Amino acid sequence: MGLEMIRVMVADDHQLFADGLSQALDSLPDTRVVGVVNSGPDLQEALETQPAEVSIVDIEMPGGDGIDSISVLGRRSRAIVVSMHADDEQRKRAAKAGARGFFSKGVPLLTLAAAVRAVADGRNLLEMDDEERDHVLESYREAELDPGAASLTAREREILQLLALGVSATDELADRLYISQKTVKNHLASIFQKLAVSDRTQAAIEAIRLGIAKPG
Amino acid sequence: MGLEMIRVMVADDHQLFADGLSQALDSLPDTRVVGVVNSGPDLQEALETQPAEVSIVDIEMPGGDGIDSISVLGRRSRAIVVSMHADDEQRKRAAKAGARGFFSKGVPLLTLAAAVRAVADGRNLLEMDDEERDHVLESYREAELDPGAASLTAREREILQLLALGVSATDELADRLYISQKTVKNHLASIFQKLAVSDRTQAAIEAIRLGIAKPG
DNA sequence: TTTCGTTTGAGCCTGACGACCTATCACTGA
DNA sequence: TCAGTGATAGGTCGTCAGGCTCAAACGAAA
Repeated sequence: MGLEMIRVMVADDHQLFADGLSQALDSLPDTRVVGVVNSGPDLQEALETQPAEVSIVDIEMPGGDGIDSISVLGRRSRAIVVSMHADDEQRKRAAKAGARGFFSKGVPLLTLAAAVRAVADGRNLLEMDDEERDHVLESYREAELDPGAASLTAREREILQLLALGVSATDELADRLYISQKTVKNHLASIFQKLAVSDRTQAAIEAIRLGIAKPG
Repeated sequence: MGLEMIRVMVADDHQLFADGLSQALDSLPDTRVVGVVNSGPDLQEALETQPAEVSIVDIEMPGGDGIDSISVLGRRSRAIVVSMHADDEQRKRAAKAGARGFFSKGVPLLTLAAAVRAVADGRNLLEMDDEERDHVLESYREAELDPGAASLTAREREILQLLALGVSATDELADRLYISQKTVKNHLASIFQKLAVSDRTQAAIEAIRLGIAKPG
């Protein structure tokens, strides 16, 4: 099932924050946290064995400033710096050290996710003025979908959402949508083809995995 | 589909932290974040319209100390206080204000989840010494499963995991498990009964929802 | 030792599913 | 105005899924 994830490394000494962020990014269809470290030196070491397109680095970490560690990352991984107290001073230092993005921890998750996509795509958010950055982030707000999933029609998505909620029988789907069972089966056949699956069980799983629908 | 979740309210002014924690707790089978607020006064207001068994409150919030807001919660919700810089001073103040738990943000997510379960169950973690608290948290480490899901056998779980990975056809399941197709169908019938579902699509979704298996 | 739950296997039968094809109507963009 | 696409609906056909019942072998627990 094609779909190359953006691999993300998280460096933060607050375990709870790192765990939460990991879980959140993993739940998005196009990002995957491949490692969590608690200090700057650990970040470099982790990246040697586990490559990651983007690293999210807390500026406040014990054992050396987070900024120091990103300046030596080089081409291995592109850094987005997050900070508890975002001020212009820190922002400038982050930019100088080669970071591609800078955010306070007050930023919404989906904005950070957009930044991860933008940075993975080669954009440098720190070289933009506020207006341009907002515009770029807006354009990366929506997750890249599978080539197949992207071509799903509105009705097909609707059926997938019901499927992921457990409405699996043809007659129930027809009742919920006020259409005939024949039409439901036609839509399903189209979905199977687009998602490259062969039955409604696999379709439901794919829908959940791609973030089109949520279980329960 | 039975399974009463522990409803959790998150109060933290750092949006990224709150979003991440919400996503993480929601991904567990027995906890659900029903609301996120960014200040103490908002917490009380939110709890009036949306009840929650447990509230996770950051001690450092603008517009009044987080401690102040939990002292007026009363019976509405039990508070677990989290702090950036956990010291004994804060811990004592939290206990005095009626909090049931106190953690630094350096705590692992699964420990906090265990604390949420313990507190929801009526335990007061702040009235215990370190040894007792560790022991209690250990006992709440594993999520409570559905009465149905709990009675699943090892083989049934194995089939559910394959199902959630997209191995949905009877013959493929039989091949993977080196058993006959008849046996696969027998196991599936047993799973359907225990999970109170009627086909493998619903079973796969339930498995994902209950945390027995992960999609993709 | 005996009983119970787990795992394995089977037969039978009905209804549902999925593959393939055609067709109408509405809307949209060229 | 006309082609293309999406949503609707129908038909047929072969296979598979799910409900029901039964049973043997095994290990663990009582």
